[in-house]
Amino acid sequence: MFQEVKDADFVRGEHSALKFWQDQKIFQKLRERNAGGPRWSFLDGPITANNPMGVHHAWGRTYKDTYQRFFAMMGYDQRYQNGFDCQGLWVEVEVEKQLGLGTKTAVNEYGIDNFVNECKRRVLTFAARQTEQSVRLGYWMDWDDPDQLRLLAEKVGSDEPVNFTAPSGKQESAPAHQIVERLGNPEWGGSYFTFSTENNETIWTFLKKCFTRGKIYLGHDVMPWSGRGGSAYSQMEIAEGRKLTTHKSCFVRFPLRSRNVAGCESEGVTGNQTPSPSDSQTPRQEYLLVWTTTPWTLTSNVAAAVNLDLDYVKLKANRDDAVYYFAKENLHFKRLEREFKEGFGRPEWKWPEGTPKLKTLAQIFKENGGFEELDTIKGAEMVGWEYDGPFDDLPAQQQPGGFPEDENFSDRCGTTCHRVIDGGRDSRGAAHVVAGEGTGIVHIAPGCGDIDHKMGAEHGIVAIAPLKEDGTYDEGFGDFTGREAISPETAELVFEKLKEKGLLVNVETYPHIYPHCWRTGDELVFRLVDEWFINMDWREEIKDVTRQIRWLPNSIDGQERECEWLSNMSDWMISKKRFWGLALPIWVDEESGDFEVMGSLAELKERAVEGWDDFEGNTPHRPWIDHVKIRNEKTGNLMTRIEDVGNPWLDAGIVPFSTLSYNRNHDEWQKWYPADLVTECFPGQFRNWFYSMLSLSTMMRYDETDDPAEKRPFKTLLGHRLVMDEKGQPMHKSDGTAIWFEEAAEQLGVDTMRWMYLAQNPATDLRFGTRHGDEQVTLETPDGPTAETKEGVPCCKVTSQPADEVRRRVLIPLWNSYAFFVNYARLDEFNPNAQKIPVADRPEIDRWVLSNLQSVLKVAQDEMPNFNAAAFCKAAEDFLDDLTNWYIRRNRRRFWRSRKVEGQEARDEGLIDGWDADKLAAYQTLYEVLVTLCKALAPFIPFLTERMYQNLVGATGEGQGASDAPQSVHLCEYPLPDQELLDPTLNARTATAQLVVKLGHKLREEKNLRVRLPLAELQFACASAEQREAIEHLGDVIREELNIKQISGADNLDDLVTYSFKPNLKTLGPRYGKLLGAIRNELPNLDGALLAPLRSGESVTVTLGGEDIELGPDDVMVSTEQATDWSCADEAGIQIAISTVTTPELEREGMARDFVRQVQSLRKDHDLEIQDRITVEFSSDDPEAAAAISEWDSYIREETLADSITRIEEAPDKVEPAAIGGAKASIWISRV
RNA sequence: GGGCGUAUAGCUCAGUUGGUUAGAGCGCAGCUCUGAUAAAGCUGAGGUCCCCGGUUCGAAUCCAGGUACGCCCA
Repeated sequence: MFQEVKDADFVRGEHSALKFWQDQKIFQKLRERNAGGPRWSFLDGPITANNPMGVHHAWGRTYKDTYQRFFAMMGYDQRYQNGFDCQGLWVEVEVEKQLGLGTKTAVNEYGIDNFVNECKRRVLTFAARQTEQSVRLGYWMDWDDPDQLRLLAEKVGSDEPVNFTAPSGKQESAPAHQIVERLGNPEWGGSYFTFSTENNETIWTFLKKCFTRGKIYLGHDVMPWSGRGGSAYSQMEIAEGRKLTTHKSCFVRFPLRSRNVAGCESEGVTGNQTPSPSDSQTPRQEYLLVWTTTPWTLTSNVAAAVNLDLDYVKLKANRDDAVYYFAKENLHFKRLEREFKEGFGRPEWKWPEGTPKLKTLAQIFKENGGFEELDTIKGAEMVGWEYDGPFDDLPAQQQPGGFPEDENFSDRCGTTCHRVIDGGRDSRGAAHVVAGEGTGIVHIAPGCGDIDHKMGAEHGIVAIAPLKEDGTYDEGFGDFTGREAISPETAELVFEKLKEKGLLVNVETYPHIYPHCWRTGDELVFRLVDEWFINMDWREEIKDVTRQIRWLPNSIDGQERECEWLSNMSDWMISKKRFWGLALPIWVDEESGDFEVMGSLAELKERAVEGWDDFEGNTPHRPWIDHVKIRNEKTGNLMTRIEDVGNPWLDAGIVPFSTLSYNRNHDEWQKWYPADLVTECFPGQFRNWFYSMLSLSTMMRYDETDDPAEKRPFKTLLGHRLVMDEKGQPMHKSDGTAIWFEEAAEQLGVDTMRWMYLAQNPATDLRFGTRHGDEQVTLETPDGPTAETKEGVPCCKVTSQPADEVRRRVLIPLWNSYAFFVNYARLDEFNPNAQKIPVADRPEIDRWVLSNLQSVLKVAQDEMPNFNAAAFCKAAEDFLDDLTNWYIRRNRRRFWRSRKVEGQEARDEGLIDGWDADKLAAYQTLYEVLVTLCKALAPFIPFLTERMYQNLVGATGEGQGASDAPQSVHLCEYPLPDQELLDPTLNARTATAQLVVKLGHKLREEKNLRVRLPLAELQFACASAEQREAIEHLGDVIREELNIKQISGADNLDDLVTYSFKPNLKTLGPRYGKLLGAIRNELPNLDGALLAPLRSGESVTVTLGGEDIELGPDDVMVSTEQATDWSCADEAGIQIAISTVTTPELEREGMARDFVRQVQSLRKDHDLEIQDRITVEFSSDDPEAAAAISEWDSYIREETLADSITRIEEAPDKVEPAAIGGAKASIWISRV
């Protein structure tokens, strides 16, 4: 017996489904069932275990779950391993905040070991959190017990043994860190963690292969650096540390070489002479005028950059007749004028008090004796000019190859590189050098700046890097050596020296936004640092592999994008001067510069000459691994590991090897490699995860196969775009627009969200919804009401139009169909296990709906293996519409009809188990449709389908003997299309009838003839015999739907309509070319009679555009145009005409139906039960209405279960008159 | 600056090999149906298919140029 179905209550239902799965171990049973079956290999991209999940994470995870569930129902064995991304700066930053540490020194004082343990702890904590959230999403994975993860988090750093139970049930007792490093191993199961020793060690395998091929090298990069903190900073940290400050900035002049004389060689300097542009008799020194806010970098100046297109003024200063070049615009440019008035963009960033307004360059020159403009030239003309640097006397400037020395540039040094270069453009096409704040000539110090370094590399000029780790000048910088770069005294020393050399033009106090250490508040500097790189000159190998992969969705052209990146990318910088991450297995002999890469811990142990005992028993992380030293076999020197940690994309890129036991169990690895599917949010991943997987796989396999297809880590990649807010804007954690997973899950429902994600085109952004930060809500969860997340963020109201639409268009109709079935089946005590009526014996509409269902199942088989869930969703939505608005609506009466027909003895052969065969067929058909639909939709909306299945099948399975039914919908096999039930003609036939009904409704609408008013006749004519047959066959249906008394076919509707003729350009165009214009104009005006034969399939010859044209039936399109007393419409070759003439008889019948409608509405208002009987009373002034009601008395009573209908003179006051045809009547009812 | 992509109704998007009257959903307006009700159906209004050339009998579609936006790169 079915349980009564009430409101859907989606969210509460999801919690009960979750409990059911957990209690009954459904997922475990599914895995056991499929074990040993054919394999389908999914590879999960690790999620950063650093924060709780938001709705943007749930899109990809829904894909992952849905495809896994689909292939599981298809019988495939799978791994179900989730991954957590654990190492890297993002974790360090959060942990530093948490601990209040801001500098390298502070971390060192805190202890690297304590710090690293804290990182592990944070990762484990959020892994537990994300596990719980994923479970709520219905994401079936081999999850660790969140409580076990939290236990490990708590115990990390302590040596006391922890009793740990793995997902597989295996137990282990060991110190927490020794368990943590083995999480996700094949014996234990559970998620993989990229901090595992297996993962780190497999990266060592990769790096060893790179080393063996000679691809690892030591290079340089310029990084934001804190001297006191002694560490480099990321872009992310810099964004947090921007502050308004003032610096002493200065204008400096660089003397141009070989341009010290302008005009002629004559001598005689007279300062007060008034030269004219044409009369330049004076030898004058020419200068580039440059400006900087970081005077300390002038020691390292190597070049000067200009903008090629900019106008530069040539200006003479009267004081010393010096000639300056700088951007023309800058002469009168009012620097920081707006900032002086309005501040720097934030309320707290006001112009600093006591700082004078800046002068224009014109003003500065005027105050120093006046100036004269001589000429204007383009920046392009200046390129190549050489000049003397301001500090060419420093040894560092003179050292060949720059400072530190670069062997590739030993033919040049700082002083020999001084020249004007093209400043170039940035990634957005904006010029690096612009007029405005500076002088349009930018001093370039490749050892001190990010862009400078890139420009330097581009122009082949050396870098001079002045700073040591502590932020002070290195040896080789004369009086500067040992001074701190950011100290104001250093700037003063620079000014002093410049003044001595006569190069200082002006000094001023300049306020600006400058990067600071977000924790200590110290100013940052840019510093050239050693970094380790992989030479990517084997990029073609990777591209070959990339081409073996299918990239979805097609419209994104992912393969092209990935190949483009591979073509353009530079060498891969794999090192990072941090604490928490992969220990790069590079050991260096400081003395000789030799380095070696260890390929495994075993190799390291064999080579270790020192420190192994200190390391053993710990994870291969800093600080423990740093103890181990090896010996350089060439020199005999000790080799020390570099302190750097690895780029975290190495961690994620090795996953196709590490998680599949590449190093430990090659056979097992081969079973699952390459993965069938990888799916991820794509915009950034082409150069992150996809890139790292492709690179690492190509290198890992280079010595094993030459076939690029065998190197590929995955066969198909499914990318999807981003989750945005309702307006298409990105959602941010910082401004409270980001929606936390629980907020959405408990307010919108997870099935709803899943359908949103799955029905979305993955190539476009998903506009999810809106978080109302000012409206806090309390979420109802099984654990009780929740007003904030576990992190203390208040829960806010979330609204989503797309979610509302999904619920309205998909979930509610599905639920209503199910509720309709179940609630009538209960009344009728329908037994789904009763003898089946053969489908062939069921009414056509039953066969139609079953056939349609097979089409949906076929879409699943066609599209799901192509990872096109959206196509299936569309098909399912269409089917649902047919099911509710055609099948169920049309068949309602079959379910209401009393179970046993009168006089059954006489019709015994028509009864089955005492049931009317037609009614039983309806029940059986709808039951089959609903159960099949449940299974077909189970991977998509696992909660709702489970609830339906439990009632439809589960209850009967246990209670009524069909015990072979699987316990859960998710243990069912995915339904395959049954060819026997698939009947395309049936589908087409019904579609035709639906089309006629639609056309009929349209005509009624146009003529303002309500459907309750019966009409006399509908005539139709069709282009094809199939259509005609369909309409005749379903004539009763059409009559009922349209409320039309008679429906009749005709060869043509010539008597009812007139025709219009239009040329078929597609056929005539190629034949008549230019004549087409005339044909188009004249054909519609021809006498219809001339063209009439076309309608019976004959050709005609007519004169058009002065030529005889032969027109075949295909050359002319005929359409219906007008009618009298009839209203006509045509579509897809079907013409229909309905009689628009009404008669008093028809009017009266229409009135009766209006009356019924009103009574039904009253019944509903009175909350009557379906079977309650009533009496009806009415009053009306209209004799026609009264006559109609009396004429149709028995019909009305039957339809409304009324015992009597009585006309009364006066209606009670409160009764509102209702429209009955053109008349009014007041109606009221009472229950008997 | 180079490369790629996009531009269609108020919004979000479809639009096959060039073909006649450019579609869907949402929103809006009106109507209808309804004993599944957190319903549904129909109709309507709403379009310079970004602009300008070209190819063609014919261009939203193909080509060239431009504009705007997005992404990628140095």
